[in-house]
Parts: sequence; C-alpha cells; structure tokens
Amino acid sequence: MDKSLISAPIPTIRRLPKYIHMLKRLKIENVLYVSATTIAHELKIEPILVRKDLSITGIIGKPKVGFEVEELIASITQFLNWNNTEDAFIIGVGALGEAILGYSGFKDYGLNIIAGFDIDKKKIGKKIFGVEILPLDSLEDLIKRMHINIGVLTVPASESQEICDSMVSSGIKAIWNFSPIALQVPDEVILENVHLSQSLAVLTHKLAKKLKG
Amino acid sequence: MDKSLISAPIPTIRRLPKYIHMLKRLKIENVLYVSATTIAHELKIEPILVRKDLSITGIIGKPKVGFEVEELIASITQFLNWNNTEDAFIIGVGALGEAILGYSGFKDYGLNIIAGFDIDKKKIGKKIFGVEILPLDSLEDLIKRMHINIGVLTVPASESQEICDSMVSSGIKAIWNFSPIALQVPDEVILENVHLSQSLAVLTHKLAKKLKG
DNA sequence: TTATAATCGATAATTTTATATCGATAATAA
DNA sequence: TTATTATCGATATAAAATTATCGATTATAA
Ligand SMILES: NC(=O)c1ccc[n+]([C@@H]2O[C@H](COP(=O)([O-])OP(=O)(O)OC[C@H]3O[C@@H](n4cnc5c(N)ncnc54)[C@H](O)[C@@H]3O)[C@@H](O)[C@H]2O)c1
Ligand SMILES: NC(=O)c1ccc[n+]([C@@H]2O[C@H](COP(=O)([O-])OP(=O)(O)OC[C@H]3O[C@@H](n4cnc5c(N)ncnc54)[C@H](O)[C@@H]3O)[C@@H](O)[C@H]2O)c1
Repeated sequence: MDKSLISAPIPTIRRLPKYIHMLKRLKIENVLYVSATTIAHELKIEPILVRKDLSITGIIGKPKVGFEVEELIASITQFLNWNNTEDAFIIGVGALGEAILGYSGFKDYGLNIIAGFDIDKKKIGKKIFGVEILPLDSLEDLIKRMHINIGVLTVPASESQEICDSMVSSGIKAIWNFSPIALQVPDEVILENVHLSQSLAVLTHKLAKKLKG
Repeated sequence: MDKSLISAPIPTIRRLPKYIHMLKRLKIENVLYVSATTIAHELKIEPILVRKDLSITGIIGKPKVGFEVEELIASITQFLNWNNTEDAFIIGVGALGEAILGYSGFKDYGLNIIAGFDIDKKKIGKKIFGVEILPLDSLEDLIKRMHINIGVLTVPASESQEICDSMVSSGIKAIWNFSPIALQVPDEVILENVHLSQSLAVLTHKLAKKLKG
C-alpha cells in the first residue's frame, strides 16, 4: 500500500513537516523513542492531535514508550512522498529565486531544482549554486522534453500569470507560486501559494491587539 | 472604535491580504465597486465566505452593487493595522534575509525593516538596499533603546533559538521566524513562523496522489 | 510475579469554520 | 411607477477540525 495515496486534512499535512524537523533533531541526539506527549509539549499542540496526525501516516506506536524515531521519520516522509524527489524548474532568478535556488534544504522536502529561467541577459548562461540559468524562451520546450512536473514561480507579480499560462500549456502539473497574485489555473493543475503577506497579517493583527488592547 | 482590536478567526485573517491584492489591482483599473460574488469567483472561494470575511472588518456593502473598492481597502488595512507600519529589525542577512530586506512590498503590509544584524564581518557596516547592517553585539541594546517590537529571524536554524532568546530578553514583542525550528518563546511573545516546508508538503502530497492515483 | 504508571488508539463530544437559506435593499429596465 | 434582478447580511445548518474520554497495552518498579 502506497502511503502517499491516502488523503488527509490539509491542517494535518501542514503539521507533518514540523514533526519531521523535531524528529530529525532527536535522531541526531540519538533519541530512539518519542511519545506524542513529548512532541506535543515542544510544538505547543495537544497530544491527541499529534497522535491523530501521526496515525494517518500509518505508524503504530507502543504504549508507554511512544514511537520509534527513525520509523516515524520514514513513515511521514513516505506519506508526503518526500522519499521520491521531484525535479523542478524555477522561473525568475532574482533575490528570492536565488535564495530558494541556493537553499539545500528543499532536497529533504522532495524538491530538486535543476534549472533556473530568466529574461535578464546578465544571468542567462551563468551557473548559480551549480544550477544553470537558461533563457525563458527555452522553458516550454524543456518542460515538455524533460517531463518536469513542478514549476517554482518567483517572477515579478506583473509577469506571473503569463509565465503560469506558459507552464500550464507545456504540461506542468504543479506550481509553487511566490508572487502576490491569485493565479488562474485549470482545475487539474495543483497551485500552492506562498503569500508572506498572509503570515504577516496574522502577526501584525495580533501585535496590534497586544499593544492597544 | 479601533478595528484592529476586533478578533477574527485565523483563516479569515489569512485571507484578508488576498482580498487586498485583488482590490489594489481593481483600484489601478479604476474599478469603483466590486461584489463579493466577483471577488469569490477570482479567488476561488464561496461568495458567502467573502462576505463573512469582509464584514468582520466593519465594511458595509450596497445591495446590487457590492463594496466600494477604496473603502474596502481602507477597511481591511485598518483591521490588520497596516496603516501603522511598525519598524523592525532583521537578523541574519544571508540569501533569504537579503531578499526580504530588498523587498519593498512589506511596507504595504505594515512592516518597515530599518536595520539588519549579522556576525559576518564582510557584511557589517555595509548598506544593503539602503539599510545598514550592524554587528549582532548591538542587537539587544538597540531593541531596547529604539523600542523595536518586531524581529525578523533569518539566521541558520542552529543559531535561531539563541538569537530568539536574546531578542525576547530585550523586550521584543513579536518574532517573524523563517528558520525550520520550533522556537520556544514565552506566552506573551507573538511567534509567527514561515515554514516553507509546510507549503511544500501540501504540494508534494497532492502531486503524489495525482501522479499515482 | 503483580501492581503501577504512561501511553496508545478507538470512539464520542465539542468547537471552529464553512456553507446554505432567505428576507431586505437598491439599481435597472419595463 | 412598478417589476425584476443582483447582492447584502442575519440566521440557520452542515462540515471539518480539534479535544475529551476511556479501555487496552506494555515497560518499570515493588
Ligand atoms: N523578495 C522577497 O522577500 C519577496 C517576498 C514576497 C514575495 N515576493 C515575490 O516574489 C517575486 C520575486 O521577488 P524578488 O524580490 O526576487 O524580485 P526580483 O526583481 O529580485 O527578481 C525577479 C526576477 O525575475 C526575472 N524576470 C522578470 N520578468 C521575467 C520573465 N517574464 N520571465 C522570467 N524571469 C523574469 C528578473 O530578471 C529577476 O531576475 C515577486 O513576485 C515578489 O512579489 C518576494
Ligand atoms: N534560502 C531559502 O530559500 C530558505 C528557505 C527556507 C528556510 N530558510 C531558512 O532561513 C534561514 C536563512 O537561510 P539563508 O538561505 O538565508 O542562509 P544563509 O546562510 O545565506 O544566511 C544566514 C545568514 O545569517 C548570518 N548568521 C549566522 N549566524 C548568525 C548569528 N548568530 N547572528 C546573526 N547572523 C548570523 C550569516 O552570516 C548569514 O549572513 C535558515 O534558517 C534557513 O533554514 C531559507
């Protein structure tokens, strides 16, 4: 049975990486077992929620001791399909694009960026963190020929819908969008947005209440 | 009555910036009125949910026409307290920190980064995008003296708890954390995490289901 | 060996969030 | 002027997510 085929609530999926972060640290510290209670305490969530989240990945715990750390990492990783890294393109190698390109951590999250695309002639042809920057013209052809499923979109907001359309027409399956725009994509294309403004909204609203209230 | 003092569900707060993005575009296009139906259609959410979200900011719509675009922008902005930008420090001016520092968009989201801090001597003393980079040693003193409320944390994960503790002891009120770590802060300190792995988890999980299922 | 304590995991209850219904309102057209 | 239509916003319902309860299990200590 392939774990990554099971459905889960989005909130659960979003918490799973938090568990992985903690578990990997525990592994480094040579901790063999960890209980839902311990995880919950560190991550400030309820133990019962931790157990529910973990159980969806198929792991079975041991009463009195908890879960085996390595087994749990493997279970979550399989569930997220992070054991199979997907090759991806990034479009727009500016400040943010370059930071993402240079971040080695994403390989642990199932993402392997193998090429960047830009319109800036000063960037095209160069290698950034070992990844070649290619002209935008070649994007469509390469998505098709290399069967790329994921596009990371870090172009200016004004350009993103156009690039998005171009990727979609080339058969891209999922777009990880960083531009502050509500991209229009067909139902079958997975769109995941990183809108930092959303996170900041929560922060500023809470802070305003704290300072004034 | 100060709008930013009203409580709202977190999901609502997280959607508000999406409305602002769309509304600002409409304003540029000289659109005067917009209905919840129109917003809902573009953002792929239910009209009733849009109305509920907007109503929490105190706006009152007009039957048959909808909401006045400018008034609605003002209403949401006030609710999020984005009309009062907060001065902030950023700690760790690496690839990501520099991208954030250079991003002019955050001023529209109530955040004004006025100084960066790092331990890298090559960076200290320089100005990046007009913002001075100062030595980490001066962080605590400056938070206190300048009454800084927000710290943006973009140091390596191994360093972040220590810097976090240092900011907390200097009286910081809110931390916007980008490192993949569950920071421990006292209850009264607002902690907002940007864990890109969470977003990626949703994407990879959906993609795996799509490709295999 | 037996009692104790911690934890798991199934089921139930509660809370939160999203959606549906419908009368009231205001613009538009007959 | 009056009918029609789109939309708002209050109230009600449904769905989703979280939290509580409790018997079963197993390591640890008496
Ligand atoms: N920098 C941040 O912290 C930050 C934060 C939130 C959102 N964003 C969003 O991320 C995106 C990128 O931001 P940035 O700060 O890196 O901007 P940037 O200007 O530094 O980089 C944009 C890059 O895209 C390239 N580009 C422009 N048009 C292109 C096209 N049609 N095809 C391919 N490449 C093209 C440019 O040459 C440049 O290299 C923007 O949409 C921005 O709103 C950035
Ligand atoms: N780059 C990305 O796309 C990305 C994505 C997700 C998360 N992150 C996280 O963001 C953080 C920064 O990532 P990055 O790619 O910019 O790393 P980076 O190595 O480019 O930058 C880190 C910066 O922090 C400085 N620094 C180190 N120790 C410090 C200390 N004690 N005090 C002050 N400054 C210190 C370094 O000199 C450097 O300038 C990391 O925690 C990383 O895991 C980055």
